[in-house]
Amino acid sequence: MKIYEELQARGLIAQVTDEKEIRELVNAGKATFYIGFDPTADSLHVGHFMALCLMKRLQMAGNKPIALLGGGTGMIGDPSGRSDMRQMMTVETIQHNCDCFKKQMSRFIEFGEDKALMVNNADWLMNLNYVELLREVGACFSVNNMLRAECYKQRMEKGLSFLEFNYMIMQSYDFYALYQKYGCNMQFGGDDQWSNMLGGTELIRRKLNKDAYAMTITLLLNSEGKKMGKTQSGAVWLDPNKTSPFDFYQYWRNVADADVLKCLRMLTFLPLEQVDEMDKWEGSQLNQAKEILAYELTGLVHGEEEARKAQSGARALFSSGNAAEMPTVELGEDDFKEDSIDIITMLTVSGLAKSRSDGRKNVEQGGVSVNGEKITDIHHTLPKDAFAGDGVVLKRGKKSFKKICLK
RNA sequence: GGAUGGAUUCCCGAGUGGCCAAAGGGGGCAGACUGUAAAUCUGUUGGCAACGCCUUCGAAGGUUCGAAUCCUUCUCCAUCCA
Repeated sequence: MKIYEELQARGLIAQVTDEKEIRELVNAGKATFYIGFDPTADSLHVGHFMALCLMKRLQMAGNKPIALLGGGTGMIGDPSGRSDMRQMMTVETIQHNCDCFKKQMSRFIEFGEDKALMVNNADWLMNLNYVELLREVGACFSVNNMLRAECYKQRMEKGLSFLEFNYMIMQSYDFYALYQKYGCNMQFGGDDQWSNMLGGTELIRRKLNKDAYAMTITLLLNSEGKKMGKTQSGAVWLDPNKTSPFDFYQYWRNVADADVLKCLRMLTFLPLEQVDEMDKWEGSQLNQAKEILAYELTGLVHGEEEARKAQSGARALFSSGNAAEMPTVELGEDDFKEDSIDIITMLTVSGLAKSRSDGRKNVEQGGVSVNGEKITDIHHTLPKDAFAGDGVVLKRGKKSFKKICLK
């Protein structure tokens, strides 16, 4: 199966400008393509991960990827797919985020002369001259058309600043610049980028009279139509310091039945035949598929070793409620009063409860246990020596565990 | 620049002087049922040394015994006119 057909079979392709051309270019390994990453946070998330995987897949098929850091576009902020205005980021934050992105990306993609390129659009966007740009590029855009773009439509009611309105032009300029500089003839991105990407192909056609192509990746939505890779407390990050490998594993272990197969297809590198086989599984058997999904993804992002740890930890935890491998919290001297510690303090110090009130409620509602024993008394205390040796397993709810040890 | 409407807790959205830590819904969390799923039902959802106290209704001042509510100034947003 050729690469384009594989992407199609995995359900990764959302929209394309010219299917025939793109298929030929990509399958022949003749495409030089770019994907842009705006430095909106100090870590990549699952959406970025999909893009990076796509890069890798296409690279393996002989195409040349360019990863574009949005040091310049980050100054503006993409309004696409947002119902409210973005907060402007400071130059320092953008720089810092770019550095973080760079580091993380290098772990997935091999960069180098003939392999893959990493560029930063601040290099050309920051030096643009306003009047010059308006004459050269602005003249190629019809405001009437832009306003018809889906990404702006939703914002017509809530409000859209001129700053954000210009985002499309900046992104289009990127494509135009990369086309001239590196012969980049294709752009990929999330499906919410579609109108911005079309802006680029249009600009290249008008200015250079050349054809360039665009393709979007399907947004990973769950069966309820919400973006995946998000939790209550924010995104599922690829940075192990922001989302621990264990939590990362658990996130995927817990996806809904309806979403497992889609995730396996779109996110993992498992052969399609193997995924199709799993498609026949039903009911509780799907739990196996979820384990595979979680293991594979954790392996890709954090390495085999971490994936193994997370899996054995989770398995032991959910069967016996005890395990060697699980997120651990160390208690310091200050946490103890007269050589003992109360249950509420344990909950807050371990991060399982966000406040003492919160912890108290959890205990009162019967959601807290220590070493498998349910605690219902909010004044319950544990002596210091209870933590000696392997420590104590503190559990809140069904899925949140922390091992608590002494420092 | 002018006119009008608006900003309430995680989100939407009631509240127009004390009965307001603030209705209702969504979401979250916990419990029951399960398969670490979904659906459903129940409880809960600002903080704390907790029948009380403290902080919160865009920001800063003011009136009042008492302000989310009234007044002043400011910031931001939407709509219409330029």
